[in-house]
Amino acid sequence: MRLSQFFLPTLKETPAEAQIASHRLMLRAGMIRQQSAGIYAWLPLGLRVLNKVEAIVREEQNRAGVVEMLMPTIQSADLWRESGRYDDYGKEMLRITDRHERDLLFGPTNEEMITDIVRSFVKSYKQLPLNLYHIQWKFRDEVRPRFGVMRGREFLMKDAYSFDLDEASARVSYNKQFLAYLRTYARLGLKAIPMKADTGPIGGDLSHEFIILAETGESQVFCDKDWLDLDVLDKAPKSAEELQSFVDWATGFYAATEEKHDEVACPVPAERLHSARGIEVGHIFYFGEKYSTPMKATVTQADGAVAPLHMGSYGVGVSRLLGAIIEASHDEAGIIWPEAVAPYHAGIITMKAGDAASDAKAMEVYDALTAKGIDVLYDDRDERAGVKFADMDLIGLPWQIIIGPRGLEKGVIELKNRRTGQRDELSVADALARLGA
RNA sequence: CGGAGUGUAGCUUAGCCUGGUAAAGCGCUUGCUUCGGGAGCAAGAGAGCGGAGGUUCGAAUCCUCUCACUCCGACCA
Repeated sequence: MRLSQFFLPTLKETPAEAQIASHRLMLRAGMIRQQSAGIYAWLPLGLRVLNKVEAIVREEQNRAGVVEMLMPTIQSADLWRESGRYDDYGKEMLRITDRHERDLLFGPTNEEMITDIVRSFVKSYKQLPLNLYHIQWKFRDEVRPRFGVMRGREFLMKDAYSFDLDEASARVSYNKQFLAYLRTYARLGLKAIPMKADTGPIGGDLSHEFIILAETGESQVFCDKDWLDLDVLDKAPKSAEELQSFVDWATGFYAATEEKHDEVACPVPAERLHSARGIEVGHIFYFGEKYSTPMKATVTQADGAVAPLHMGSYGVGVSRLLGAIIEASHDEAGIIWPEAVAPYHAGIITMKAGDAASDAKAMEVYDALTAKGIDVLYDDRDERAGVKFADMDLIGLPWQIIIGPRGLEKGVIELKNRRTGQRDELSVADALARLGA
């Protein structure tokens, strides 16, 4: 993409409403624009990242054997009356009335709807287990939206639901998601730590929050330092037994949120205890028959008896993840995208506008990269070098290719790594090779 | 939902206390000079001060109502 033909409204000054780094940087980098409290338009650069994050979440769900579908944003209040949550949910639920005076709502989550769908088609234990997910916009009318996409009212969420015959089987579904979550965050370049979460009235050990560490996190968390060095991407359990031992292993390290942390009872010695701020980016939960019983989602078992389904739900805040990634990866100059989600792999800057040799070389590099399928953003604007550098640092592409008359005289161009700041003078061929072209 | 606060040009803000008919920087337009880390000079365009009502000879400034947004607290992917 040539920047002159793109739409990248970067801001030099920080809009007054932005308090935290990710919000400030997303606004300044021209990724989002607030349209109402907690509601954002996704501008082209932001959408590219959102799509990349979404794609990784989707790939890992698919890898775990979860099947994608898509449910509507608008739901009928009747389903929620069945589960009893229509009255319980409170003002967080955006309630809508249509022209026929029917009560509708903008879905804050989809347990009721998915339960309705499954109960109408699944009648036999032979159809289980069933694992479904969708990635859809949700709306929760938060009293106080803030921090940009980190706590918006409208947000994109991946929510998966598992249906099993019994708790033992549900545990396998749960474990699959547990692994998928760790894989997903690792691929996003995040260190996410599963922490035991409140299981509510169901009890048991099947609920975890996934928390990433970032200075501006909303809550204090504690974990075993050993967690910080783990690599989960090399783990590939094949059987249910291997999967269970993986989960046992992964949950064996100490990790607790502030509310659950007890300095005295903590099994990890102080020198190995890591304390940091955390942001919740996912939550998985087994809730058994909570919805299947009131909504009569039952199957016939092998012995002919009829029993309610055992369910679990698994959420990832996709849009929130963008904020979380930036919180975990930025500096004074701007965003530093992990390569897996960067809106473009590299950016090209020409130092001297109107210099024919530079422009020609830039196009040569641009074409070579594009031909190899590498996304590249070429800043071909008639701007001064400083402006281009500042914008390129701000939007945080992993690599910057700097082309100017001085270098060309020596037959080199510069390759700058956004994260390390390291700059190397290389021949075009070497630079392209470094970028994988 | 309780408490606090802010709405003035595209953005960041000054002006409001002590009413006299809107100011600056950035951005934008044009020209010239520049061009290796957010250029310089010059000339321009652009707001009637969130909205409605009121007080007054006169309101961005005072009063009332209303809307929006932000911050602190309780709550959440």
